[in-house]
This record gives sequence, C-alpha cells and structure tokens, in this order.
Amino acid sequence: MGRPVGAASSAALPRSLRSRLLEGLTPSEIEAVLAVARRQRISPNEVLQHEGDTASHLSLVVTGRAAFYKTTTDGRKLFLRWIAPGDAFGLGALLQIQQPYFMTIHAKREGCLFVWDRVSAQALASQIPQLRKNAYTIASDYVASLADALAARASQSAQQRIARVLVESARHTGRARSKGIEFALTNEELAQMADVNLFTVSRQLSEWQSQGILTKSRGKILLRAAKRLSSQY
Amino acid sequence: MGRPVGAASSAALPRSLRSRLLEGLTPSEIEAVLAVARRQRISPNEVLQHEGDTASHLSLVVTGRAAFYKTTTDGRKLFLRWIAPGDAFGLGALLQIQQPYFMTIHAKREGCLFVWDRVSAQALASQIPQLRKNAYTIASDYVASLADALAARASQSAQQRIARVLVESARHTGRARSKGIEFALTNEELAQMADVNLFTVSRQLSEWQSQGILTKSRGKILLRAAKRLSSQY
DNA sequence: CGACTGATTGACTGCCCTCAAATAGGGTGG
DNA sequence: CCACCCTATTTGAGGGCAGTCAATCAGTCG
Repeated sequence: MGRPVGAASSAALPRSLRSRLLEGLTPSEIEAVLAVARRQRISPNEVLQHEGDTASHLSLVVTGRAAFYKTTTDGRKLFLRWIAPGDAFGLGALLQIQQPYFMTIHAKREGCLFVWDRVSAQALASQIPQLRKNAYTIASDYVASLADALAARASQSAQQRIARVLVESARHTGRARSKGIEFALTNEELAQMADVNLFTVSRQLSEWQSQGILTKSRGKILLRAAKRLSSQY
Repeated sequence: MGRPVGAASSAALPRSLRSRLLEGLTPSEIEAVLAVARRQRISPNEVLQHEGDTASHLSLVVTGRAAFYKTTTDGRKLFLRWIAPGDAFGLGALLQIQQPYFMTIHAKREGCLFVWDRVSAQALASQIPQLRKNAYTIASDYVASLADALAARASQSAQQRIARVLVESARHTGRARSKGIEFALTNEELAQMADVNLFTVSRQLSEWQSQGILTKSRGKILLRAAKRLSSQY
C-alpha cells in the first residue's frame, strides 16, 4: 500500500513531470508537499477511488494512465476522461466539508502515484495558497471538459463520437508508425469511451477500414488518415 | 448598467440571502466584499454572460432566476442548470490565468446581481482565503451536477428525463396549490431542459395528463402526483 | 489442440426525431 | 363583444439511427 517517504527522497519527482497541481510552487514548497506524500504503485484495472466513498485522499499521477468513470443509474460505466502523468484526482479531499467522491477512477496501466490524506492535503493547502489556486484551476478544467462531453453526447451522432474518440486517443496515447498512428484500444473500450454500442463500433470501424482510413487488428488500431476523421465532427 | 455602492449601502444584502460564496465570512469581511461590488438589475431573456467571451466578471444572484446553457456544435442551446438567489457564476474570473467563459447564462426573471470585476475579485480572494475555499466548493458542486447530467443523458429515456425535469422544477420553482404543485413552464422550455424534442414533450405530457398525474394549461403545469413521476427514474 | 476473449455480420426492433397540418388560448384593437 | 393575430400545443404519419439478440468467426495463450 505504499510507505511514507522522507524529504530526502523527494528528489524522486521526475524532472520531466509537469503538474498543474504543483505549478508555480517554489522548489522548497514542492519539497514540503512531497515530504508528506506516500507513494503508491498502481496496476491495470485497479480501482483507485470509488464513486460514493468518502473523499479521503488527494492523488497525483506520476507515471501510468488512468481514467475517470461515472456509474449510471442503470449500472453502466460512463467514460469521462483520461488521467495522465501530472494530472491530479481526488480533488474533493480539499473541500472544507467532507463529501463523497463523485467519480470512479480505474488504473489502466502500471504506474505510480503520490497520495496525500485529507488532513495533510488540507494543511498543505492552508500553508501554500498557490496549491489551492492550482486545485481550483484543475477543477475548472474538469467543469469545461464535462460540459464539452455533455454537448458532444447531446449533439453528435454515434459516428461522430467514435471519430472523436479515435482522434483524441491517437493524440494522447498513440505512437507514430510509418503508415500512421498506432494505439491500443479494444472495441469494447472504444464503445465505452464514445458511449455507443459495441456492435455499432464494430460496424463503423469496418466501414472506415474499407475506406482506407484505418487498419484494425485485435486490440489495436492503426490510424492512417486522422484528418478524414477529424473533419467529420 | 449599475453603479458602485459604498460600504454604507452594503446593508442591502438581504438578511434572508444565504450564499455559498459568502459562507463563513465574518460580517466585516462581507462588508468589504460587497463594498467593491456593483449592483446590476437583470430582466428576462437578458444574456448575462456569453460562452467564449473572456471571463471578466464574477457575479452573485441576489434576486431573480437565471439558467446555465451550453451551446452545442450544431447550434442548439443545452440547458445545464438553474441559478437561484445565493448562487454565483462567472467563477472563471477567479482563475489565475484568464480564460473564456465556458457557458452562457440567461436571465429568466427580473432580479438583481452583485458583480465584481476580475481584478477586484482576485484581490478579494487573496485577502480572504475563505472566499477561494467557497469558490472551490461551488466549482466542485458544478462538477458533480454536470456529471449527473451526463449520466442522466446517457442512461435515461426521454420519458425519464422529462419526469426528472418536472419533479425538479416543482421543487425549485413550484408553488403549492390545493390540488398539487404549480409552476410555469412551456413545452419548449421543458424540451430544452430535458433535451428532447418538443413533440415528445407534448405527447408525454398528454399521456400523464390522461393518467391524472398532472394538469397542463398554456405555459403552466399543475403537478398532482409528483411521487408517481419520481418513481419512474 | 481446446478454451477463452475479441470481433463480425445479419436480422430485427423501437425510441424518438422530423415534418405537415390543424387546433386552441389569450391578448389587442376596433 | 367580436375579429384577428400570434404563439403554444396537438396529433398523425413516416423514417432513421442505433441498440438488441443470436450465431459465427478469428486470434492468442496455455
């Protein structure tokens, strides 16, 4: 479950990690913040925070990848957005009045986190006002991206939503190949992310494949003409 | 367009107004905050803030009623939520880096606001940390309600969404009558709020009317059996 | 070589949107 | 009081997008 790390080991913050949560903090402030964090390893499919549980921890992704989900009343999992290195979650732990998490977070790849318990996080936020400013910025970013998702869900066709997911996935998790951009994604994941039926995804991908826009194999997609997709929405 | 008000007139804050924005502030802090606000009257259908414009003002609703909308890519207006007395909007003005508003706000009834420009609002937030804490609470509330709206849109039928809008409207804007709860709402408004077609609303209401759940007249609805509706979702 | 998971394809269904046309309420001016 | 207009609402017919279900095929791993 992780262990406390002393200030000495706080050099463990990768130089390459830019986090909006720690943006604008002085080196000594960052050191102080990391000194009270514990590290936690994460592995695929692990649930990092569960919707409805009390918001007890604030986390920062150092490496790996995770995703926000919201559980609908009929029990389906609704994909909301990715969480990449540098992103924070569990921001509800910074609220003055303790509340439940409103989303579920699933780890998708091996990686590690910094985790603060609520009390420490609140103490830090009081000492370092910039920290709360940053949390506010991140929260407002969530508002924007949720509003976008809502607009997309309300006004776009299944085809458009799938196209969008493909293009964004290519940007976020894709690797350049000679023939295009390749990324790992099963039809089922795609269906969750675009919020459409599994079969609809399959049919749509088949069509695009026959048009030469992409090539698919089991669990992988090679996007050959991203522009022809992004022009669809 | 409003005018600056001195500290002396800050007694104008209605005693009955409880605002999450000002929660936990001392009386003298509240006085200081209101001293730099200007008052603004609002009238129905006035656009109070426009999606995409630079977030330049923070506002607090004193009286009246307004609504958040998001404009979809195909030009429709997507209802997001009500704003009632005590609610704040334009929270983007408190962000460190200036950004555009991500939503449009329409006034729906006569009323008035307190408005702060970005510079004053930021200055106040720095002087009074509680203010930023409160803004953070409100922002997180927006996240929660948007996530709920998304889940509702994704998993509920048109009928369920209409039922939900009716019940919530009854709670928020309804007046008790001998035969039930009455509130003003046209089919078109209802359609926007539930994000369904105008005709679907009409048909559904007709059905419920024939079941005795409600009575409708032009622009008004009398909800007779709210429980039978809320049990539908 | 099974066993299992992922993907495909077709047939069918149904919810809800679109469009057209008619009806009704409510206010205004003569 | 009535004629008129504008807007809100109704009702029906038709269609399409995408979901459901069933059966089959394909890739991967032990």
